[in-house]
Parts: sequence; C-alpha cells; structure tokens
Amino acid sequence: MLLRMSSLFVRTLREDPADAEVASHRLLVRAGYIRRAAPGIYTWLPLGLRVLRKVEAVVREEMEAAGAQEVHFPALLPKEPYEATGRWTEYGPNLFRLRDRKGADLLLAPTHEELFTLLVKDLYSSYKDLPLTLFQIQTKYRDEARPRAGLIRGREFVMKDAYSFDVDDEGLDASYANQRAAYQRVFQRLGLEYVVVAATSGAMGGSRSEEFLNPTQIGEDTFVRSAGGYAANVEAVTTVVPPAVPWDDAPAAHVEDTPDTPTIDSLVAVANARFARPDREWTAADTLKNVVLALVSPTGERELLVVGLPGDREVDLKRLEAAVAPAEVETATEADFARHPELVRGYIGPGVLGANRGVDADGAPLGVRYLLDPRVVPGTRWITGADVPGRHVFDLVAGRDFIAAGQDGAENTVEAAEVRAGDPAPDGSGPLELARGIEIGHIFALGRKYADALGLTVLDRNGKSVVVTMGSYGIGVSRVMAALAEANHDDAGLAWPAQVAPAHVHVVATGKDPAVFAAAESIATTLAGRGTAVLYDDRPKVSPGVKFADAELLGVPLLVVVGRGLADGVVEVRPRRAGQAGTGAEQVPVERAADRVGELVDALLAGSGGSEQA
RNA sequence: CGGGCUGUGGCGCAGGUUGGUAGCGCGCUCGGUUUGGGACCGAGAGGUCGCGGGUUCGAAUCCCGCCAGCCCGACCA
Repeated sequence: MLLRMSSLFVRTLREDPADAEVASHRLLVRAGYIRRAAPGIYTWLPLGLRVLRKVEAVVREEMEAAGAQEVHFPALLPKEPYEATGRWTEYGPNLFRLRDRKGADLLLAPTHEELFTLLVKDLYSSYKDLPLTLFQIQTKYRDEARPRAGLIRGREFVMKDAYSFDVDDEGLDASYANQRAAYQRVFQRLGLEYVVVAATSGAMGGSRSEEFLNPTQIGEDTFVRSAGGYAANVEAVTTVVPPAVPWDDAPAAHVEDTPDTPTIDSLVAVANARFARPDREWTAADTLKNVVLALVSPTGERELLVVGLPGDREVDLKRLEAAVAPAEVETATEADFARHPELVRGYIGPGVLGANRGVDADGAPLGVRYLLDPRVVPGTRWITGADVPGRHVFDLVAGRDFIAAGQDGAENTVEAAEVRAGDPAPDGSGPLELARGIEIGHIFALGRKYADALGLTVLDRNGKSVVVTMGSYGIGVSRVMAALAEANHDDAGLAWPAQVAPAHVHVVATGKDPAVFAAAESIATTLAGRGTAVLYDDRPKVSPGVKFADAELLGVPLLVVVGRGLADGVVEVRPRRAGQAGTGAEQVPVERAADRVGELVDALLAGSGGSEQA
C-alpha cells in the first residue's frame, strides 16, 4: 500500500482549530483525519478512515476469535420493537426520531438489543441452538444533549455491539466471561491502558455490568480505585460500615439554643463557642445533616425523601439516583416544604422524620420517608436539628434516640453520600483515590429483560419453553480511536501505535535532487511491494521543514528521510517516538533501507504494550 | 436545561467604545529565486462582517429580537 502525499486527499492545518479543546480532537482535525460536519458529527477523511478501519479490524478479529459471528443491522429502524421494551419513551430526547411519508415512526438506532433479540427469536427455537453470540460494527445515533471533545462524545459514532444468548444463568456467566476476556485482549492489542470497574446498569437494566475505562484527565467518567486493586464507578461504591458503638455511658440527648445556625459551618462554630467538648473541637463530621429531596417515579408520582448523613458530606445525586432507580431525584421545592411544615429548614432533625414521628394503626411511619447514610450506625452520637428554629439537639444517639425509615433495618440506609478521596475501599484494599476515564467498553449481563419483553423463548431439553437470558457488550470504536490519539501524542502531533497507524512508514524526500526522489521512490515502492503500508511524501517544491512538521503531525510510527545523506550512500531511519523501535535515528545504507525498515516495522507490530491497570 | 464565551474570505484572528473605501497572518493561484526543520520576492483570486428588524445621509461598528457554535455543569449503554 502506497499513499503519495502529492495526491492524498488531506490538508494539514498549521494552527489549532478554534473549536477544539482536547488534544485528540485538535490533532485529528489538524492532521486532516476528520472534519466536523455538524455538532458531534464527523466526516472521515482517508487517513482517519484507515485508522478507524484498523481499530475495527482488531475488534473484529478478537470477536471472531471469541466465537462471535458478525451480522449487520440497519441503523434506520421501526419504532415497534422499541415500544415493546419501553425504550421508545425511556430514551426520551436522546433518540433521533423521524417519520416516513406514510407517517410511520422510525428511529436511528442508539443500540440494538431489540433487533438482535427479534432476529434470534425469528430463527431459533431450541436450546440446542444456544449458546450464541452475535456482533456487529455499526454506526449508532444518539442525540446527546451536549456532544463534546470531537470523537469522544458524538451524536453519530461507530460501535461494536455484541449480544449473547443462553438458556440459563450458568451459560450467561460463561458468555459474559468470554466477552470480558475478549475485551481485555482487544485493549491489550491496541496498547490502550484500561481499568475494569463495577458499574450500575442504568437504563439498560440487568443484573451486573462492568465498564472498561481508559484513565485520562480528559475523561468524562469519575471512578475510584485503591492501591490494592479495587476499582469501581462512583455510583457502585459501597460504604464501609463501621461497627456499632455501645451507648450505655452516653449522655442523654439535650436540646440547646443555637441561634442563627442554618448551615453546618455556623452550627459547628456555635457548638465550639458555647458547648465546647472537653476532648477536642466539634467538627462537621459530628453533625447529622438531613437533606430534603424529592423522588419522582417513572409514572410521575412525587415523594419526599430525607437523607441523613454526616455534616461533612454532600449528597451525590447520581449515587442516590442509582440507589433509588428507576425513580429520579430532584431537590425539594418551596411547594414541597409548604406541604410539610414540620420540616424547619436549617433545623431539621430525625424527630419529625419517618417512624420517629410515630406510626399509624398499620405501623406505617407518619413522618417523611427517612434514610440514613450507612455510617450512622447504632450508638453514634450526633448534633442535629431540633425541628425548632434556632435550636439543635446534642448527643442524639442513633438506635437509642432515633431510627431511619422502618423498624427492621433492611431499608434504613442508602448509598447517597459523596465518595471522597481517602475513603476506605469496600474490599479493605486501602484508601480510594478519585480518577477520570473515558468509557471505552461496557459489558452487561442483561438477563431476561429483553427476551421477556419480546418473547424470545426456546424449548429446553424437557420440551418446556424457557425465556432466553442475554448479555450485551459494547465497544465505542470511534471513541477508542480518540482515546488512542489522546494517549499517543506530543506537542508536535500524533504518534500512533503501529497496529492502528494509517501507514507503517513515512518516507520523506527532501531537496530537489532528482536522485533523491528516485531513491525515495524506490524505497517506497519496494516496501509497498512487500506489504508494508507506506506514506510517501513526494511533493516537489515543498521545503523539508514543512515535510518534517507534517510527518510529526500525522504520526506514522517510522520515518525514512532521503536527502543529503544520499551523497554518502545512506538514508536516515527514525521512529516517531524516541526510544521506540531501536535506539533512535540511524543512518542506513540506501540499499539496506527497505530491509531495515521491514525489521523495525515487524518489531513495532510485535511489541504491543497495553496493560490492565490496578 | 442553567452559567460563561464567541460568531468578520478555506483556517487563525484584528477592527467595534469614537458609525464613513473591510484588514492582518496562514493557506490557495501565477512567475521567479530557494530546498535537512513550518523559505523569500513580485503579481493575483477569494468576504451577503451569523440572521431579521430598527436608528442614521451612511452600520461589521449603535439599539431590539432571533439563531448558531464552543467551554463548564446537569444529562448520558
């Protein structure tokens, strides 16, 4: 394969595009790999398309090696299957919808669970046909509220989506593990650093899911990890529950005047000034903050919820939402407070909440639903609101003086508090640190949600009809390309791993000596004839500086410079990245150039460097 | 959806307060000189100044309205 710069459809930009912020976006546009067509929608130019195809090829090979079979669905789909699973409405404004001339509703697929399920239902009906895993590499459409960062969050993007079908849970576990291992091989081969984090399954439903994140500062997802190997999405982190504390010698609760203390900070200040502890200062962590929120169910019902948590922590709405799904969480409104005069803002305490307010004849709590942070274990002592303006109660002991929602304890706590750096990992593997990452893959053990909704059943060995259980597995192919660009660049430009580079070697002819162009042409065609992908800068009348700058911007891993050294019978061979492929620049006799480049290309292709972190 | 910033040749920007011939750099075309780190000289092509309305003899510039884009947040397999 030989591409000539003189005729290649590419225009490199000397300056950064004004609308690009992150490196991958900036450089992919500057180097002429992609062009913006509309917000979050990009046109692929020859070089960009070559890289995308190479990423796809790696994904395809590993899917096939894992036994998945490739199919291809339309992107334009009828709405009926999505109505059957409820996603026509659930997806809301993120779904691109359109109407044909007859008035029928269509959509541009954001993901294809429904169609795969129906296809298998159409063709298969026996347990003997399973297990089965199908995949496609296809363009997806989501009308994101805020596309950003070029290919990282687009409204049109390329995704590999795979779906597994099994008769039973053991089968699903095996299929899931199989895909998970394939993902590890894909990212390993691409040389892309990744962590696997436990995730919540969100709108997809299902029992279990894991995200593959590429750690980078520009990532959109926050996750936590510990030195000991724990990693999780913030929503999935569980709090380490401290042991209960005996309260036998705890002082009785007492209400004190604490005027003008509507905030935690002001309360702590007054507590220290007027009710000083003998052993240490009061801190925000000694206070119990009761935050009023509203849960809105999918059917629109609104219920108030008060979360009690240590005063030094904020409520993380995303964590709470994950805990109360499918309900959505909103902050309480004036109207909410108006309906509940017992909630004295700034001075809300457990006394008026949940069953602490008393129970009705059926034992149902009279107060607003009340859930506690798991750290509020029995025996812990708190300063909290006395439900009267300007007054707080001290030494209020959990379990002795108040309880959460119900009597039994099962439903009493909620994972709603923010996770902070330094919090202990739930598996005891050390303190957590917060990090950002790009979600490059997500795998779900879906279970029977889609098969149930769409009636995908097979006969088992007893001739009984059973619902098939499914998994779905996605890799954002175009996003992976952006992550690779992000991880492989420097100030001068891109620096692709050989596995995905648009060419293996970039031959540059400098000067105007016809002998130089003849030698460069010979090297380029020799290499191309041997199957090496060559980008040859054969532009006449272009200065060496421009050619070098372009070569560095385009990021092909090996550079061959044919120029003044030719008088001594040598050309220069050097890697795009110092330290790669040998020791750096080397002078190679012109007749050996093709052989030497071949060796270096082989070495680069052999040495992929990805790794699972943490 | 909230907050901020920005719309002027293909790209990056100045001009705007103080209304009066639309400018600079890059890129592009032609001629010439150059050729190992984004060369130089000369001659050119290319713009409804985001859109609509208003003020004015005259609007890129002032006023009103709208639209679009980018960034942060909310949202998001």
